Amino acid sequence: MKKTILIFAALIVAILSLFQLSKYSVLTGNTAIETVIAVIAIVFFIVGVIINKKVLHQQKDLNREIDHKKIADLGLSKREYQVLCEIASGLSNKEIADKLFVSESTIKTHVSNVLVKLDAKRRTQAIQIAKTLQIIPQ
Amino acid sequence: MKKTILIFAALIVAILSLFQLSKYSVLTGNTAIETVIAVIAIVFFIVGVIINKKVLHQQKDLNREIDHKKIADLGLSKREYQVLCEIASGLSNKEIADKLFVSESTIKTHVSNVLVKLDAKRRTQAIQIAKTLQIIPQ
DNA sequence: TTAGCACTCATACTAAAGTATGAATTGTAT
DNA sequence: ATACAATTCATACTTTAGTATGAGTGCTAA
Repeated sequence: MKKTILIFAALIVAILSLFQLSKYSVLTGNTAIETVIAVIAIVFFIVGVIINKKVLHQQKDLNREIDHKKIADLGLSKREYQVLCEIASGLSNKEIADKLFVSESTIKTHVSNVLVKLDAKRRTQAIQIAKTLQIIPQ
Repeated sequence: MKKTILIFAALIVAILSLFQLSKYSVLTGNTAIETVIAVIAIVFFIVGVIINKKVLHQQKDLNREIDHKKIADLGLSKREYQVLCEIASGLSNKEIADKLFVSESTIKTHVSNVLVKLDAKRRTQAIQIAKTLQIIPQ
């Protein structure tokens, strides 16, 4: 929030300077008015694009951001959440075990716990529920 | 595509008119240069926002649209695609069978075919691949 | 320090998923 | 008309997933 205010302040100062500069340049006859207008136009075009991108990006992030609070509320441990993510990427229990350097039986324990905590009957349902709860990337 | 070209053409004409108008206004002393610059700035700012929004919106649509051509390319039949979608929603073979009013063995056949056509080893991997190929909703 | 939690692993089991094969039916395009 | 693809179903099988239970280890907060 402070960052936003600072950026806007800097922007306003820059624009005012540009105005003064353009006025001076034109009055002293150093620069053609077309050039000044072109520069102003380009600058404001770019500013428009950037601001718009920032706003849309924030909205996008909100839609895609992982809800860490919900992960905690569900009581998912760090390891269980890791396993959930690997399930969602399509790995088998054995593959997850090899990736995390533990035994398959350990993964089975984690998977069972994840299913209980997400109230899912199957790993595919767990994926669906986790996406709905926005605790894994879409 | 034709629409885009028309819009851009109109935009260029409008901008050129604005330039001429501003030049004329300033030369005849009817308008202060600050006003002209302000108008130019506002117009280009708005144009920047609009163009940016359009581009991002198209990208968004592309990300969410289902690629029906790819479904056909993969050789997925209508029924196989239906089954794939139900898998992605987290249903078991039995549940899919009940939903589509066929036997579980029929669903197993479809699932096997889907796995071969998507080059997946498991249904969870099929979900992941289908999402990557954008043939099922995210 | 000890109670509790997270993590690990094993065994033994049941349930579900997936493969392979063969076959019947139906609509459709040549 | 017939060849073809899609859909359906069954049986028999292997593999993977998931459950239940018990237990050992290490870390941490009361």
